[in-house]
Amino acid sequence: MASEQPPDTPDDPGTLDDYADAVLGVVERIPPGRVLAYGDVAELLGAGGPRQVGRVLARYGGAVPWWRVLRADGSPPPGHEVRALEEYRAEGTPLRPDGRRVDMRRARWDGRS
DNA sequence: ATAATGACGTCGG
DNA sequence: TCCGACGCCATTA
Repeated sequence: MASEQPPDTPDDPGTLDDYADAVLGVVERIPPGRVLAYGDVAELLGAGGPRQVGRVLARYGGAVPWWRVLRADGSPPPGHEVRALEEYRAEGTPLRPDGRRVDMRRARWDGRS
């Protein structure tokens, strides 16, 4: 287009930032029954940190299986525990005996389908 | 430019 | 096992 928009497109729902796009791309690649920690996604991307990944999912996670990304200790995203646990049960994600957290040791996705 | 914030991570008590 | 403090990193006030 002839007229570029000014460099201030803070949030354009149609055009995500490269970083956000990359994060969502990885999340969509996570197979059912597997999970990744926020920090794992950041390392796979080789950029940013866990908090940045969390920010992206908080804002644009609605279009991807966000429940497959959770805390390093296996705790689902705050405020979405119930919904996430339901998905884990449905996908057969390895849960800990307590049934409240994911068994990261077994459920962590190695990066290959 | 400095301070506060957040879907985090790790360590210590 | 649960809770709090500190460190990280980019964004926002």
